[in-house]
Amino acid sequence: MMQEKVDLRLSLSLHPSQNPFPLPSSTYSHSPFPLCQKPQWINNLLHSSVEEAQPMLKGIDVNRKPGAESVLEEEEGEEASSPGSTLSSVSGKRSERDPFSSGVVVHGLERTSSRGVSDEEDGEGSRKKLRLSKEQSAVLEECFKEHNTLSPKQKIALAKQLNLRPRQVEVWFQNRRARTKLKQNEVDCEYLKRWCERLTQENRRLQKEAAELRALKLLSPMQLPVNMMPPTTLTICPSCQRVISPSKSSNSSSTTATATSSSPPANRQHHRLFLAAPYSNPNPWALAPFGSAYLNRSS
DNA sequence: GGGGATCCGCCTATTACGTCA
DNA sequence: GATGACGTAATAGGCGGATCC
Repeated sequence: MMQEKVDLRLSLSLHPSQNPFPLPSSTYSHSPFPLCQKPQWINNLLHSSVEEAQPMLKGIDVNRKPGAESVLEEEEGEEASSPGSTLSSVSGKRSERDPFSSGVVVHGLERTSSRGVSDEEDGEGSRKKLRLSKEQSAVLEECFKEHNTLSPKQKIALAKQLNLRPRQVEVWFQNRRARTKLKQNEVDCEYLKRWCERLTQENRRLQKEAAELRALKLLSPMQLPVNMMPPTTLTICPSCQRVISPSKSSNSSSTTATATSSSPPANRQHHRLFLAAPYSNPNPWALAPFGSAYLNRSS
């Protein structure tokens, strides 16, 4: 296994108000970590310009050779370049318009690889991959808690602070969002599974109840006990999961609902409310929280 | 105002690398 | 030392919105 794994805090949850199957933890939302308290320096970073960003992690393993700062400066210029600049004017795919991300040589300009090691050292076309230090990962996580997207200024400031390239910060956030979404999908999947199980159980129960009612129907109405007269229409109360009779439960307080003769008055009141606003949307999908948690990109 | 070109950021799928058992 | 599994940095391609002309 890996050494000490950084806790990515990927625990996710569904909307508590709509979730009939409460799951542990509730940390994911548009801001994935709304409950976490952010340190002051995160605020400083997130609200700072490039100039204001303070180098706070001087001892960080930067996976870079000395002198990489010059590359960073160059990148900052690139990131801040106007749309009309030479580089940004290159149209087409990202690989064409942002050739530096892959360390290739375009237009006579050469970039270093992501580790800050030149391509000459790495060999032609190789794709070396850096391993972010724990400190770098922690800082990125803290920023991700605050915003799961970064403005260009924030990205540059963060890159400068971590001694990374802005593109690396951008990629980290993209991958982090992807991991979060993947985790959310797993949670949603589990939710659907449980809901399906519940519906299956409910279906069985209703079929059994219908069979019982059909058996009762075979008897003459005169033979039925008063509290077992078949209702004109059957409705299932979503709260108590019983069959109720609208005509009886809503008209007379002295007449009890077919299947709730033992219900306390409070329940009858509940049934009246329910009948006034029937369970118009039995489709669980309409109530499920799927997608909304991560589809909003402008958190 | 409409439409094409371009830029930009993001998403998704995939690749490739580093680490560990 | 070789190998497979796993995590993840990085790449590639596509899409939609914003802006410009």
